Amino acid sequence: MRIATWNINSITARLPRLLGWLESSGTDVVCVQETKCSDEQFPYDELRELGYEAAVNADGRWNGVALISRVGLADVVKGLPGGPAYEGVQEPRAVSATCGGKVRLWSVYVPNGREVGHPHYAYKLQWFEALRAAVADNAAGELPFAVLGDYNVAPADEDVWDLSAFEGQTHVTAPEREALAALRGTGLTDVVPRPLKYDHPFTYWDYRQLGFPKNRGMRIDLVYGNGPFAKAVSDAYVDREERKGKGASDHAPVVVDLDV
DNA sequence: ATGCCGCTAAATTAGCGA
Repeated sequence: MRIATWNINSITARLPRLLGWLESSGTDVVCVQETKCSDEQFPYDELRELGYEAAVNADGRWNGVALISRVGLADVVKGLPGGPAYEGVQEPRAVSATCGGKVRLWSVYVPNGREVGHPHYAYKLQWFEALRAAVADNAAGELPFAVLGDYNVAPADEDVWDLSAFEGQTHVTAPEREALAALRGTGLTDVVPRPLKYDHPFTYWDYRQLGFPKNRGMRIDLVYGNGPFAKAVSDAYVDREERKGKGASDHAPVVVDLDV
């Protein structure tokens, strides 16, 4: 089974590339983030024509996540149980399902945090704690299980192109990295993908200032899997080809092959 | 060539992203 996670930065704007990539890559299940659409706007019909169904948690202009599968989706849960609200709103940042009857997957879009000390930063840390609590049982279970998505945290210093550019910024702070460590503490391991070029598997490159051609990237799209999941991984890589050209997202897909 | 920000909703710009 080939699964993937991809922050597509609007499923509406990205639809031609998403459909083409699903066909060319042969992906069975893709976890997407930042759909930036309402449920009514979600392209169910176009995906169905390619044989995919979708579990969607989306409410409009911001955020939005989905699981898109051609091997079946069961026991769908929309949202993060026990998750915090931001300015009174439960934002659509998580959806989970059992895929192909063989693996349970979450697609998550962790809050950005904006600035250290901003209310959004506290919200980000609260969201991580709720995620940790919500996945603990599945992480410790026997069914292959993984949380995939845009974590908005670079786990280690080498996961950003230049640490000095991030001094005092979100995505690299100790509390954010401690939140990742706490999540791993439930029994999850970081499935690090291969880079297809250069020496580090960045997954995001800013649109501005030639970020991609200069390889000024970050590794913030992560696959955290439990033991049975990690044992089933036969390959993992960043499909940087999909970051190229007109109409690309600023994130590339992370692809994981599983023997399940 | 990988190429100098892109997306959305509601404007004729603002909010957001990391």
